[in-house]
Amino acid sequence: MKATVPITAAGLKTACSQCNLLELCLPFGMTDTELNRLDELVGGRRKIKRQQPLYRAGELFEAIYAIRAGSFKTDVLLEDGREQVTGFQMTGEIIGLDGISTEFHSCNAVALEDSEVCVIPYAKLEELSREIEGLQHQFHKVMSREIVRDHGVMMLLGSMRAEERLAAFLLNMSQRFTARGFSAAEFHLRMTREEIGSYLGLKLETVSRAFSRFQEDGLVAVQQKHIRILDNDGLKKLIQHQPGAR
Amino acid sequence: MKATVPITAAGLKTACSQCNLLELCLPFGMTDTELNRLDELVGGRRKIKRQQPLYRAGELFEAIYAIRAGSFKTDVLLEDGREQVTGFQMTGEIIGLDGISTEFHSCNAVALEDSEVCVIPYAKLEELSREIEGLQHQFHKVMSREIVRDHGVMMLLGSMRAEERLAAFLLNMSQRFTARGFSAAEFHLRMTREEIGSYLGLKLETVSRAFSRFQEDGLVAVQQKHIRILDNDGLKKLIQHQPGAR
DNA sequence: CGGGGAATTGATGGAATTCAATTGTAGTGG
DNA sequence: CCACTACAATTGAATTCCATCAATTCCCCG
Repeated sequence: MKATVPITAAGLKTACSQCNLLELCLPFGMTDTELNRLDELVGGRRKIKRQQPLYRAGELFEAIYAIRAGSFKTDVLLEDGREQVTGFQMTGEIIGLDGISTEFHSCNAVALEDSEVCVIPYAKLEELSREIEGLQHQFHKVMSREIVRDHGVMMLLGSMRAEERLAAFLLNMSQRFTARGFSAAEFHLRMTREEIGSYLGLKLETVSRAFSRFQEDGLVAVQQKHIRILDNDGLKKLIQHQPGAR
Repeated sequence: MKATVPITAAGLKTACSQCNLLELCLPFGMTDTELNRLDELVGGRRKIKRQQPLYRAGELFEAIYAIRAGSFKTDVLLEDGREQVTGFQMTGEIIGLDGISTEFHSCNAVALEDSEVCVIPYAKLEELSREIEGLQHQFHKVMSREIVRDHGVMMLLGSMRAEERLAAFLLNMSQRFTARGFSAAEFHLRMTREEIGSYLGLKLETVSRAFSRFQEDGLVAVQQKHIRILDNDGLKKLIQHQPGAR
């Protein structure tokens, strides 16, 4: 093993240059030269068990996280108990950016399955960003992408009907699974109907009914959390220009 | 006049160090030393007439903008004509961050009144961010704040009822006017009921009805776009723990 | 194999949309 | 300056979609 590759307490390589998630993660688009300088970026790894928080709203912000394995949800809680899921995150995606703004996390991040993240100390990220142009640029892109994604969710919540929202959600999941080398047509959702509902601004019963409707219409085959998309174009058509749309 | 202060075509100083919006804008929190280096950041100014776009979705992204005077809305359009307003921006706020992600703008930015912006060429911002730690940090905070804000809107759209949404909107506007030295209780909205509705995921009639209801209940005095908040606490109470909330 | 959360499905009610008519207001030009 | 126009906002009545309440059913996990 090369001496330049650091070893964590768990005995695992943490070097980005050795990671197969590269294409999906922060180092995307960087030159080999730049990539080799990244090895000091990752502070270590952290395993999170299903249902356990990676961080909680109100906690001091010190690092962002790159998801190495597994998946998460982020949510915001209102005083009266109402919950809003603000996003679902998969491997390669960066989580924790909300904390930069105030130095405290503004939402909760909870593992949907047993997961592992790379810990990226924020101070170190800023430091390296000043030296490595590619890292700086990529980091900014990641943040901007999050903003654009949020705008898409706002569009969904603000001007789509229940079935359109679910169709958009399924197509989005499919696309992200594809990007990770999984099947575009068949996948396993890690979140409950209630979590999907919270994300889409719907009640779990409505989500369930929409799934049933899709099944009746031959758009998807649903078996609990296992989804098979039968008519991709049908789902797409559902999103754009539903005649009686609000 | 000092030689270090650049002059635009319009004959105006563009230096951040001379700007009274400092507290609200990108240079916030920077040291004097750092601030003096910012004078090369702003490429120039641009005036935008009411209803005119600052940029459009699909346009090449080259700069972000700091609003010097006036206000804007950003919106996303769906193929079928549906519009979702994703935000309203006021003086000192940064607009255009959506473009970093793909090098193309993903939404439209339209002036709600005759306005003026400082043009901040993005390449120059990245360049200076590598040299000026305070600028880098502040820029990251601005982006993160946008993400947190969007999460708040998602909460609003996903789990609040019509009147709660409007109350939250009014309180948010009030707070932002306050931060700019205007009255917290009395202000003029620059956007139409339809634009407010689009932002809040409601139809304009629903917005209008909610305004009327607030007036009946003695919470606000509404005269078209002129708003006077009579019972701030009443509005706050509306938001949290409405008994029959979804 | 049994228990319990997750999901489905049905019946009912309610909040917001839709359709429609009217009023109000700001801006324009005679 | 006032009439006129066009757009913005208000208000009412009917409809629709989703939430709510409730009862099973289905799995998954211990």
